[in-house]
Amino acid sequence: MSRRSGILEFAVLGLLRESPMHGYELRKRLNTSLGVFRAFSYGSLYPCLKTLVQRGWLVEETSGQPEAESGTAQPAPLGGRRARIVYRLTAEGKEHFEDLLSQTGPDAWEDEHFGIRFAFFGQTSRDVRMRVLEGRRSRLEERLARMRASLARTRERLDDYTLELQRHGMESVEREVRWLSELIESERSGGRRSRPTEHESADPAHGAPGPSEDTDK
Amino acid sequence: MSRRSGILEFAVLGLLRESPMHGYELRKRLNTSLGVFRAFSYGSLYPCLKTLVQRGWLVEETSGQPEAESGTAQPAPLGGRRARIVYRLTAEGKEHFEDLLSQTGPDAWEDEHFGIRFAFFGQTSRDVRMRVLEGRRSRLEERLARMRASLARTRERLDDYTLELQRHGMESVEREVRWLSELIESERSGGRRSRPTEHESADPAHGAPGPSEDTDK
DNA sequence: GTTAGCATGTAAGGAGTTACATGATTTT
DNA sequence: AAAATCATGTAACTCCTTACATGCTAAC
Repeated sequence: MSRRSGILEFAVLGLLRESPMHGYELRKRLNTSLGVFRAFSYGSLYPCLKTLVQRGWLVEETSGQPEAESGTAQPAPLGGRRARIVYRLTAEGKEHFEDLLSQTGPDAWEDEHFGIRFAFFGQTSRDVRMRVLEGRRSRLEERLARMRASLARTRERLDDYTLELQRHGMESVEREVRWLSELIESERSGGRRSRPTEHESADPAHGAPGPSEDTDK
Repeated sequence: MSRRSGILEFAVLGLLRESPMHGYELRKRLNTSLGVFRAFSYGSLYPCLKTLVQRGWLVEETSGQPEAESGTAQPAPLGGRRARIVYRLTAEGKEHFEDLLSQTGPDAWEDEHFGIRFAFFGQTSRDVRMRVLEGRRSRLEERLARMRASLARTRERLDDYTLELQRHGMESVEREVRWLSELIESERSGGRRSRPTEHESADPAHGAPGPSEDTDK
């Protein structure tokens, strides 16, 4: 029970790996650095932090003030700002996160997970990065094939708007495939390339967040 | 209570408006015509159908065979294929769906709803279409502005991959904005992508899409 | 004669949201 | 002194999925 996949959990561990933080700050980071995609609410964040503590991946540190010289450790931070609970990644937590980072199962390139995986590519080994990028690409290519097939079958019967929606959807996926191909190429040839900086012109652009999910099971 | 948003419900009513269908077929249509986005499972579809029947928006028709001349109506369709339950939209259901179609609240242009709304644009009046398209566009423009602001603030501190992710995300949104602009232009000038025809007096008097929620509060 | 696809469901649960509740601190 | 924003949490609920359970019919 409790497979706890949760992209929130992953993101929290990843952010705390960089530095300890309290909930409120964490939430803001989730919605800027990573949160291009999703905005998480406190209603999910705080409970998540609790369970991570229970599993020993995080520890709470009730810090009244940064430089509290007073002997009394946790209970009464009377004097500083409201007792903020700072969460710090434990050694086990770090280990666990690295396990997660190294996983290359199909989950890693599903719509919901791919973004967050990519966001932590800086912490990910090259071969894992490659597998994830390639996995995602072939995922999207499959999807594209299905879309084309289905479109070919039903084209006549669809009205203009439905057609336009399909067309736009496919274009978005095609774009993302091209983007992935560029990234893969760039990884293959040694990485860290300074991208062809903005010329504001015909840059071979990239994909859209094609609304999610697959057709069939 | 019971805000009953549910994009599934909307999609089911919309598809059944075209013609009656049984669950299995419905599910397939959801995953081809509309389902570029999402694949719904039977586990949500069948219960949804049930509740729609309870509300009087659908009626079940247990049809053993198309031309069952036999007097016994429902109970025993022994002879045809397995008793498929065909769902038909009632007058009330139709009315309800048209109510939904005419709604132009912020929900209509949220990520999850916009796709399905667009898919039924063929059934939607022009002014509603315009409001939804413009609402969506200004939604995305807000988002873009926030992304740019946040990027400007944090650019230095982000690693290459995070940066690339942000860049790609923004580009996708920009693309969708352009797409919407084209559609809006095309709607304004009389529709069906033929010719540019007359534009009416440039009055942007649309029910202004207010600054709506996303990241922070 | 067995696999593949048609067809309908239910129970449990996952992953998150909203609304509520509370209070401190900073800015206006 | 009011408003914004910082900060933490809980309970109820939503919407959907997975896994299970069942059985028929068509094709190989």
